Amino acid sequence: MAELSRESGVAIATIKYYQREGLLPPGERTGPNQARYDQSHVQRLKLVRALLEVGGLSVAAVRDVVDEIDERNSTHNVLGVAQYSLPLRQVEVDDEARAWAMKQLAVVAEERDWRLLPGTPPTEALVSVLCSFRELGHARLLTVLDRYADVADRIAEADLDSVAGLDSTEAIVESAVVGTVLGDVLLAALRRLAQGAASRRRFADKTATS
Amino acid sequence: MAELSRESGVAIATIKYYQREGLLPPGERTGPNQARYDQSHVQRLKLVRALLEVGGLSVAAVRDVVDEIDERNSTHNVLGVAQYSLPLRQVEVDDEARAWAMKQLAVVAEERDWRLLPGTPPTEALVSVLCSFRELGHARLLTVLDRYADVADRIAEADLDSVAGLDSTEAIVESAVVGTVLGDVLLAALRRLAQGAASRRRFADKTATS
DNA sequence: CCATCATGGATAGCTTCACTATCCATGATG
DNA sequence: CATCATGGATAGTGAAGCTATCCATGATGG
Repeated sequence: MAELSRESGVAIATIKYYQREGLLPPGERTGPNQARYDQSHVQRLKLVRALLEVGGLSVAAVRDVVDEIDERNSTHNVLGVAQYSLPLRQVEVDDEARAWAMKQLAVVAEERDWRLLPGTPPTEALVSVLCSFRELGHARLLTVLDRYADVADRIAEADLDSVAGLDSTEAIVESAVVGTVLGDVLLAALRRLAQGAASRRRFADKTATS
Repeated sequence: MAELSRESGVAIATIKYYQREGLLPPGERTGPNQARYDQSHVQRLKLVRALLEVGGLSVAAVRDVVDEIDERNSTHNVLGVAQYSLPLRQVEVDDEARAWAMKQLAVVAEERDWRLLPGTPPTEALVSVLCSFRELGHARLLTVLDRYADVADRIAEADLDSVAGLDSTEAIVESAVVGTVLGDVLLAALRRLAQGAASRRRFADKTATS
């Protein structure tokens, strides 16, 4: 275990905590007070740290994700993990606002064959965001919805391409999870850079210090 | 203040807390122990709640953002707020990995005229994500980088279009902030839906329950 | 063979964050 | 004039994510 700690840079007490929380499977027991950890434990620990630190997931969310990875053994619906076990921000809204938001979403979802299921994290997150736009008096931001939906389709294609061709189901699922969680962060950061560049282009702002 | 609380659904104690933390300006004083709050306070409070609950920002990040909104009075570089005062996840990496990541990024940044400044949040977040991909043995996910960069450009154009034409600088800046923060959430949720649809298309999976 | 030391397991403590509750002096209000 | 809400300060709460301590056991070295 000391080695596992050294290899991963995670404190021993923290590793024990992760085991208690079910983020990390127990080592292979070699005696009542001895256990061996192999490369798969190192890999899992790295995954956990990446999801926590880079992906910003909570410990509970990481537990859900790794549980899903472990018990998922059919190839079908690999991205379902990402769909339903990954948390997205949501907030409660009143019925009128909700109905309005669902109507906006139904339009973009229908022409793309998306399944807009009420109660699922992505749908609820979308409702939250749209209602916030409206509530804040920035309904103008809704104009981006259709274009965002277009790029979302392109992103999803890229995501599937990136995991297509992997052999083991486990590898596909893990890759899909990493790609989904860290992909959100990746995209947000790229968007910032692109915004900066676009802003500069558009305003031809010589004085920009950023 | 009771009215402000009722109107916004935020507890009085919480409003006081936000004032202490500088998220909300004090009311216009009408006496030593009386203050008046107007519509701008209601609006600001809604903004704060949206950034906290839907956007997932910390109280400290929201303070930075509203400070930026308030003291920003030139039109130039409005999206700079989003660029530099918004937090993105980052993690420390060793020099070798960092150099490798920067090289990958330099390629995509250069052909798009993006400014890849070391030390800035977007750049550091990108380095973190790329290093995680590599560290986790999912370097294959790097193939998405170029396509993600393309869509980031398109998103940025949509973002600028959505705030173009607003008259007051304050409105532009606030809209840009809201659009950036909630836009991240919006995009992540749309991506999930698109992934589900793409996954279904590609695997023609009749048994999918999701 | 015996002293030492790391290990696994359990439990309690720590720090930060985002609130929440209490107290108090003041002054508005019926 | 009695009451009650307000603004301000301070302390307390609960969750989250570690971190530290303790203990019995058994591996390890001289």
